[in-house]
Amino acid sequence: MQVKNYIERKNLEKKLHLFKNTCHKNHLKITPQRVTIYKKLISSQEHPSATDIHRKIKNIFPDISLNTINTNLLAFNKIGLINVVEGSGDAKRFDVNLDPHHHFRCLDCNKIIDFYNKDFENIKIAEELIEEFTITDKKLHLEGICDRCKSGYAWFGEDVDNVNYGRSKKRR
Amino acid sequence: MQVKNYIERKNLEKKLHLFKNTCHKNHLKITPQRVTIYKKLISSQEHPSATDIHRKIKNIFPDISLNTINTNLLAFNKIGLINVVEGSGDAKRFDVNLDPHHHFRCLDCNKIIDFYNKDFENIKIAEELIEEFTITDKKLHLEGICDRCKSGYAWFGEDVDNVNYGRSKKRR
DNA sequence: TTGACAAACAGGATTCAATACTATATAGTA
DNA sequence: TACTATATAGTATTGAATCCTGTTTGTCAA
Ligand SMILES: [Mn+2]
Ligand SMILES: [Mn+2]
Ligand SMILES: [Zn+2]
Ligand SMILES: [Zn+2]
Repeated sequence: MQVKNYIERKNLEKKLHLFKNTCHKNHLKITPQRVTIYKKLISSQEHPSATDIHRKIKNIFPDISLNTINTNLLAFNKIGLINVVEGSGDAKRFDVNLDPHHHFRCLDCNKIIDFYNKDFENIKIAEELIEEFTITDKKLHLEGICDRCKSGYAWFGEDVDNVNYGRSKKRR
Repeated sequence: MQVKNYIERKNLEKKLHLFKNTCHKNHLKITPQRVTIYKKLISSQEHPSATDIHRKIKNIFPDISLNTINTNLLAFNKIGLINVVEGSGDAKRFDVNLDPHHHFRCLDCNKIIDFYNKDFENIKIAEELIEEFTITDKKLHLEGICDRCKSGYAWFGEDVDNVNYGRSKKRR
């Protein structure tokens, strides 16, 4: 347990180091807000929207504006620190996981979950498609109901901190 | 050519028949607006947004409201006549093609193009995923640059009728 | 064919995400 | 420490989507 925590701490440090380096290279200043936004991205598995992050981060910076979140997320995306993932007409969702991977989206709670699939790399894409288009990304996309929603164990009940009080679909 | 037109006309009639049948079963009245919206969906390969359809259909019903389009698209979706596809934080995109298929999205013009891949059906999804989640949909998603954008042959120049004049990303 | 009624329509209001704009604050550095 | 380019907060604007309401229209039964 001690060892695991040590490894995770080292891992976080490594990511933060890379983050600061990349910001520096791209003339982005290291501000407390910026670092906090990135940390929130790292610590979340849920592919949060800008609003999700805004809500979370208000505990730390009560006056931070949604605009700052949006601006920074777009900046991070531009310099390759994060990706935008398909949300389904909802708000944009952001992905700090840069390893090649795929997504499962729960139709009920709208959570997006990473998974990996080695076999997929070998899948044949028709020649005509490859000739016609320049393909820069190739992903598997699953939809359905996640274990939590399946078991009737609702999205609330834990970490109230992450709850979306808005009109839009519930999200964890 | 005569024969081809005949077949296409027959095909359209068949789809419209199914459409009216399904509406009827679901207590949706057959109105000229409703039929026209569905026809526009059938005749478009581009996975249009509600606004796209609204713009097109104004030629026929100058006073039709965007609300009518949205309400009807959601109604069609509810009774299984169309699907909603992932837009990427943009407006929802609608898909009248009910056959199992996959999508390529152009990062430049935002066009979504259907393609088919038989090999994909056999792809192995990890046991643990299947146990954890109820998977209702499994799709391939490609991104990149379409032939038209690749060749520098811009999205405009043809069918001005379909052009998006809005602030959001250009679309064909 | 007509009349009654439930459903659909147009149009306006509201909500929310996203972007634009700007005055003030601050990180980086000389 | 002081200078300057960038970031931030806060406000305004745009657009998608939903809600609401009064009027119109398709459907079905008489
Ligand atoms: Mn991911
Ligand atoms: Mn499609
Ligand atoms: Zn779920
Ligand atoms: Zn294109």
